Amino acid sequence: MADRKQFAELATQLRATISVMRGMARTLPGDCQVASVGVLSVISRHGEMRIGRLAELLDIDMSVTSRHVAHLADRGWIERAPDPLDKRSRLLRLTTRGDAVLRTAQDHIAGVLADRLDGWPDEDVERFTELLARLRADFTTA
Amino acid sequence: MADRKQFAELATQLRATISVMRGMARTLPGDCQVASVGVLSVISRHGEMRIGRLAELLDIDMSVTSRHVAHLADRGWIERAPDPLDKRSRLLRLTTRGDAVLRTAQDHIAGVLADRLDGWPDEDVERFTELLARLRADFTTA
DNA sequence: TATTGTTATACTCTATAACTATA
DNA sequence: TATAGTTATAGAGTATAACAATA
Repeated sequence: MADRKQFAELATQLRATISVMRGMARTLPGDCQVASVGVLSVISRHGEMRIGRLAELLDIDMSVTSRHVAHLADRGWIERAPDPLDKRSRLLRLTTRGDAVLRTAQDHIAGVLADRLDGWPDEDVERFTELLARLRADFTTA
Repeated sequence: MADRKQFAELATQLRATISVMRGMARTLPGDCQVASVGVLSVISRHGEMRIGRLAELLDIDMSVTSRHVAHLADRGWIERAPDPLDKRSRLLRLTTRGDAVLRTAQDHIAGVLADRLDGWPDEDVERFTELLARLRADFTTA
């Protein structure tokens, strides 16, 4: 088991990672915000869903999710179909344009990463991705 | 070299990591905010410095740094000594209380990590920390 | 009554621009 | 003139609480 000092160092590096992400976010094209990419990405991955489920997957409050969704719907990037099982809810899905916006944003970010992580062996990128996923999993399940 | 798809997956996991950090931030004790921990941590690591240098190390604008510093000084967590070489600047350093606040926050975060990453082998924690540091380095130098 | 979602309000963190004091 | 720092203002992202509609 790692000791306190190692975890403190890990925490420092995790904090610094937020700066890196913020810097990358600033380079996003058009009026597409990071939060929008997150929403579009989740819907694209998991398919049609309601706001409540989306909020759960994003791990943010439903009130916030509701605002994000309204923002995206205003731009025509997602559509809200009636939920046949519950008139209080609507089912969210990406429009063709929304899908295009998501792809553009993802390509852009992947491009920035590919550029900066130029010297990284394939194996390190995979391992890094896996460790981040494990971190998330260990925080989500508990 | 990793392909686009791998980098897109890495981006997704990095985005999710921010959620994890936000969750951890919510559990911080007292009125100590994450941004405060960042400031205290940098001064503690690098020693006495001016606002400009602090902003550079934190990678945030000096105006924002100035506000954070004022916040910390109000609480008596840092002190601002005159800079003998330049009357426009002051040298920032942690007070005894500031150091205590930092240690408490760091212990808290390290504790949360230790708790959630219970099953992680020592080696994985080290490797993870190193990969995060490398990510930051590769984004900072370019 | 309980649940789904929306809206009003407020807080944290950040950036840009205008300003003051000193170099 | 240029630089260090502060302050005013604005925007993105979030949470809490009060609310409307439906279950």
